[in-house]
Amino acid sequence: MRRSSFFLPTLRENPTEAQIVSHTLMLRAGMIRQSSAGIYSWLPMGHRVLKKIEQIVREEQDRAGAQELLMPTIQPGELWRESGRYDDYGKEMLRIVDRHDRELLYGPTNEEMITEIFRGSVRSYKDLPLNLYHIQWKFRDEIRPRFGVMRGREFLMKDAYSFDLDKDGARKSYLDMFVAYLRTFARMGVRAVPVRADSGAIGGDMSHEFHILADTGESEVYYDAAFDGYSLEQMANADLALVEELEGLYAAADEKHDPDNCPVESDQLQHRKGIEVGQIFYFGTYYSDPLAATVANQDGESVPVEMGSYGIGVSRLVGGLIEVSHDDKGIIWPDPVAPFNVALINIRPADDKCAAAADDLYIQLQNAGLDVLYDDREERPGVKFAEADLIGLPWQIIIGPRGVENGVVEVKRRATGETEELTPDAALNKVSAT
RNA sequence: CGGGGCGUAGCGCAGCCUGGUAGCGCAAUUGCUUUGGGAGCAAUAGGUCGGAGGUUCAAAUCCUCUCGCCCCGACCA
Repeated sequence: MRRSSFFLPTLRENPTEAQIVSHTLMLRAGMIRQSSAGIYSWLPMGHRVLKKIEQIVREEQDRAGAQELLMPTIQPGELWRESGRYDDYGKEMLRIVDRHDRELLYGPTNEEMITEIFRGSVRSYKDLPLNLYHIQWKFRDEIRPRFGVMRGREFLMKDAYSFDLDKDGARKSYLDMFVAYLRTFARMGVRAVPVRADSGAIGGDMSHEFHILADTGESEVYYDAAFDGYSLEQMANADLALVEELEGLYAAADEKHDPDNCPVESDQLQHRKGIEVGQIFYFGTYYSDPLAATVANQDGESVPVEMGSYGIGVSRLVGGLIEVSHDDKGIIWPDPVAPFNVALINIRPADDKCAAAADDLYIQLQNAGLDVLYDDREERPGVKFAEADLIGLPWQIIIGPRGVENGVVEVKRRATGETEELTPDAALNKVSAT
């Protein structure tokens, strides 16, 4: 993509409405634009990141055996009356009336809807276990939206729902998702700590939250420092054995933590702020009972299906990743979620030799399968460098008259600032290797 | 929902107290000069001052109402 034709409205100054760094940087890097409180448009740069994150989530859900479908954003109120949540959910649920005076709602979550789909088609234990998920926009009419996409009213969430015959099966489904979550977050290049959590209004008695550790997090988590001994690689290759190991370590959300009754010595206990990016629940027959979602067991008896639900805040993750990966110049995208692999910067487009060298390398990088943002604009070098640092692509390749004379380009790693002069071919190999 | 703050050009702001027909920086456009870390000079364009009502000869400025956004708190992926 040529920068000259890419829709990237960056800002030089900090917008006043943004109070935390991820929000400021997302606005300045031209990723999002606010529509109203807690509701955002995703501009091309932000949309690319959103899609990258979504795809990692999708791959790990598929790998865990969950099947993707897509449920609507608008749901019938009647279904929520059946579960009893239509009145319980309160003002957070956005209610809509259509032209026939039917009650509709913009879905804040999909337990009812998926249960309705399940009960309409599944009759036998032989069709279990089953895990269905979708990645869809949700709406929760938050009292006070804030922190940009981290606490928006409209947000993109992956939600999966498991169906099992019995509690043992449900626990297996739960652990499979646990594994998938460890892998998912690690693949994005961040550490997410799984902590025991309250299952809240949703009910149930087995739940974990996954937190990215960041000082700007809204939650507080406590965990055994032994967690920090696990590498991202280990997490990215997690399996059931690793989950069992981690489950044995103490880790709790604030509301679950009892300082007077904590099994971990105080010098071994970490107390950090976290951004909740995922939560998994087992809630048994909390919905299948009222909604009469039953299957026939081996004895031919109708039994309510055992369920769990598993959420990942996809749009929140975009902000969360920036919170843990930035510096005073801008964003530092982890390689797996970067909107482009490399920024190719021609600092003297008016110079024929520079233009030829840059055009040539642009084509070669693309042929190597890399996503390239090619800054071919007539701008001062400083402007281009500053913008490149702001948008935070993992690599910058700088082409200028000095280098062209010597047949080299400058290759800079955004995260470290490490810079070296390489031939165009060597630069291509270097960047391709990540 | 309670408490506080703010709405003036794309962004950041001044002007408001003490009414007199709107300004600064950045961004944009044009030209010239520049070019290895957010350039210089010159010119141009862009705002019914969030909206409605009121007071007044006259309202961005004073009064009333209203909408929106932000912050703190309680609540939440």
